[in-house]
Amino acid sequence: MESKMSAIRILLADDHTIMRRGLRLLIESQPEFCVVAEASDGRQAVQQAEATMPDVAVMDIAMPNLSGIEAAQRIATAQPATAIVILSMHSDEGYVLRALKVGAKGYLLKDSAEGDLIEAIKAVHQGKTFFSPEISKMLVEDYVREIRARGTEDTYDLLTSREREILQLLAERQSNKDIALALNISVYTIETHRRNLHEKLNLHSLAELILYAVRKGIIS
Amino acid sequence: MESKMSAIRILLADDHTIMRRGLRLLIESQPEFCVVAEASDGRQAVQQAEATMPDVAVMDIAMPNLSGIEAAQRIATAQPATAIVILSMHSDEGYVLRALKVGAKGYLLKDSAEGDLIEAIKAVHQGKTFFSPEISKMLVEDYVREIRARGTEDTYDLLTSREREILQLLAERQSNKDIALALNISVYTIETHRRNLHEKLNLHSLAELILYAVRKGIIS
DNA sequence: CCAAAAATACCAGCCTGTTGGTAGGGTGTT
DNA sequence: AACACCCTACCAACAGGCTGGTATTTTTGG
Repeated sequence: MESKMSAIRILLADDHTIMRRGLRLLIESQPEFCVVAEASDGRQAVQQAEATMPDVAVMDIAMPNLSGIEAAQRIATAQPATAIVILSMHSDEGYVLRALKVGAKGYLLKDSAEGDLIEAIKAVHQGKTFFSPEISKMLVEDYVREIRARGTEDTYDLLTSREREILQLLAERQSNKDIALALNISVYTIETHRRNLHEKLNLHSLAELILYAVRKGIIS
Repeated sequence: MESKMSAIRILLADDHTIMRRGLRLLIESQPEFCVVAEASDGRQAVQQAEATMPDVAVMDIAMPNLSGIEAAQRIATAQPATAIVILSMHSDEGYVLRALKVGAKGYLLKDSAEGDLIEAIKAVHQGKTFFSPEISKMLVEDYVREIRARGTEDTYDLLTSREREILQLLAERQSNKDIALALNISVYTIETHRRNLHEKLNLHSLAELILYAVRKGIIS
């Protein structure tokens, strides 16, 4: 019998022959990987994907005839079983976003460590996602940015750090119970803090607190 | 000379002794890892972190005395060189968000594959981030959702003029009773309209409605 | 060390919003 | 006539926030 499970079948799409060569060598340095098709533009990529039904498609984002993104979209739609890894020189939000929206499971920068490509292929083949550290960082930062507190003036200065913390959680629409659990303190204590917030800010409902938080840039 | 670079020094914090044991075994199965300290609550974790200056701190989110999050915050502030991996049973957005905000570099669910912890420790030690697949998925979805929400907005068109009127009054912080009086209709009718707003906009609280109104420019 | 501030905790009662139903009357379309 | 949609109206049950108290422990600063 076979000593290993069947190899991961890979489609490689990049308009630069040299790049493709390099990638192929890199990929096939792993015994469990097998490049079953190559394409030098988007349209070919879609055709090859149909013909060979690869497990993973590794594609450049910038290709003639049909862009990598569009090709990715068609492949993702027609063959959901094929996981797509985008290889790109760009770390712009726009590119990443579009790639994710069309269903790419991984996004790698071309200057990644070579090990990352190996990792990425394995990851997406297991249904996970994989991103270059820079991309990952960007995703996280974007996520956090929305909610991060900054503004410090007038009444806000009156608040203790605990109160600010609770204000933020309230603004994130967490209930007293949620907050109590998260901070590992009693619901009653949250009530007290809330009352102090009401008093210090001269606001007397959750709605007002949330609007205050919006104005302060604590949320959205 | 040494055949390997010096080991990664790890602090382990979890209130359950058994869990700690298991984690320690798991971690020390890797020769390049070395657990240099253990803590069974948040305060101890902070102390141990100060005393041992570990490269990586692996900590549970729910601990007595000082929550894992709070402990993480203090450690991240006092020792930026220590990368923090949060271990948690919860995949709630709120928890993840808070962990990221206080500076955690990784977030793992307790039911992760054991390999993930190894990977996570290596990743954060290299300055990368690492998340359980579920968490990663959530971050990505959240990211895509946020951006898409800006591009395509049409839900507002679904509302009838009466519903818009009521939405506005709600956004002005008028109560059901106020509105009923102002429009000379029953409180029950307001309740119905409100429910329809909830359904059509897929929002389910006054707070959400008000935030929606802010985004739409209906108020402030 | 002492006083003030902050954080914690509890209870009871009231008010409001939320959600599950249900339903009649008006209007406009097919 | 049948249908869809909107506006209106009602009830009951439940969840949660808001406010009035009170009180202990921990932290902070002079």
